[in-house]
Amino acid sequence: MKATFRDVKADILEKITSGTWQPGSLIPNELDLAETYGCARATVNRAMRELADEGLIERRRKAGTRVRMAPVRQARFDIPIVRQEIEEQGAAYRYFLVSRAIVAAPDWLRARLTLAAGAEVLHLVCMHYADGVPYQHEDRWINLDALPQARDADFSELGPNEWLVSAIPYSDAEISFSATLADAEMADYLGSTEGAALFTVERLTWWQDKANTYVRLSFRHGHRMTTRY
Amino acid sequence: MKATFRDVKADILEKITSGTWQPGSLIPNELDLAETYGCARATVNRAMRELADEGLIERRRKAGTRVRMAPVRQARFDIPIVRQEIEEQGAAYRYFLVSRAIVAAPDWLRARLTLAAGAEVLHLVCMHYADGVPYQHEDRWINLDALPQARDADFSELGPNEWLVSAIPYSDAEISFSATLADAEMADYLGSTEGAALFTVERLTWWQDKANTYVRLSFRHGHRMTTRY
DNA sequence: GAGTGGTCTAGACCACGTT
DNA sequence: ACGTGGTCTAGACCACTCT
Repeated sequence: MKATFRDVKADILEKITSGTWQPGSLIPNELDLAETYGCARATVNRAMRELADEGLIERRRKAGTRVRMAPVRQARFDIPIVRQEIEEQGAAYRYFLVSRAIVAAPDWLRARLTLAAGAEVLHLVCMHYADGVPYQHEDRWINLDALPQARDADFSELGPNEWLVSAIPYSDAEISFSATLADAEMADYLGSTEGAALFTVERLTWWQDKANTYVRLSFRHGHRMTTRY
Repeated sequence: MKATFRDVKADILEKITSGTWQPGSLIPNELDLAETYGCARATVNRAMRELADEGLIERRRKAGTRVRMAPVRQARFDIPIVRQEIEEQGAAYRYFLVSRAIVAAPDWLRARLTLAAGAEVLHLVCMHYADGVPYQHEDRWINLDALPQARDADFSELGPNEWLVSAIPYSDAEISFSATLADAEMADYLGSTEGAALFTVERLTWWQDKANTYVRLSFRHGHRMTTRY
């Protein structure tokens, strides 16, 4: 008989999805619900807090809790390491380092990473294969001021993604998705044709307020990123 | 002196990001941490639970809590209604219904929505503009079996997205992102050139285990979807 | 001022999984 | 068997914000 927070959450969710509680309407307060469900207020609170985190309801002190008018639905994506992504599909992973060079950061990169004039960066180009088929092209720039130890890593065996995860496991990041056209060189890398539409991910990461790497990942033609919410 | 769950969470996070607690290492148990921080066990529990939800630590009964080896980082995206997305950018939103037709569902759609042979669907093609510039092309199919009331809606003023939100505000969805090439027709709609790379979103939604709509959204050339995590 | 959610506490019991 | 996290309780005080 005693309701758990999952029971309460499921019941409230059902009342919302079924339309019993319409968008915009006021939900009974925590104390009333606790009595209704025969549980403690903290139990109702947890259920409601999770629903609020998921964007289904809106809570304000004194004003109470309402079903959101326009539900702010959110989707969550795992940001995988490419090796794991490939191996989870049951395919064999292969990595290849195309080029490695230490250069002065070009202007566009200095602007993105907030680097001083003349700052040196490590520029890496790599390929990732699934069962021998091109899967992802990686164009990475590492800030050597923030990560001097990258100067001594050769990246011929271990990909920069995995190296970075061990060097700085937890960082802030900005990620963006877009569509780009394959130029002749990219088409060659990805076993595609020039002018193919490629799904592209760009990521910029910081650690302790210092930008350390910018990467542009181009997936083979036809790649999809999918999730449920 | 008394620590809140935010204090505890921030301190644990700092120990992880700074490397004091290395990936894979065991974190003290809740009771010990509660004593350390001078708070109740429930307070520590909430802090740790949130960190686990965010993918930074891994918790197992009896085995204890560890810093994740390969942090499963997740990014969250808001799934906006196009009108809001445009208006939040400070641009004027305009909607235009290109076509509306009730047809027998083509095979590929029947497979996706699990429809019976000969099932009727409402096919809508719409455009969304920001400050008069093409922003998004919408190709939508509505299951008339699941949503018979769509038969009587004309969609000339109100976009199907907003209509659906009012008809079935809360549903399950599968969303996927990819890159596609603009054909001549799409290029014309989006004021782009044939062969441009378009960022494309497909979404399939269910309500009470019944698929009700499939939509394919093509954004103007150069569109990006960005988030931080 | 008063009603609501936000959080904390001290204790308890349970579920799980390692040993 | 036993140690860990998972959850619930009853009560308390606080913070916000609406009236």
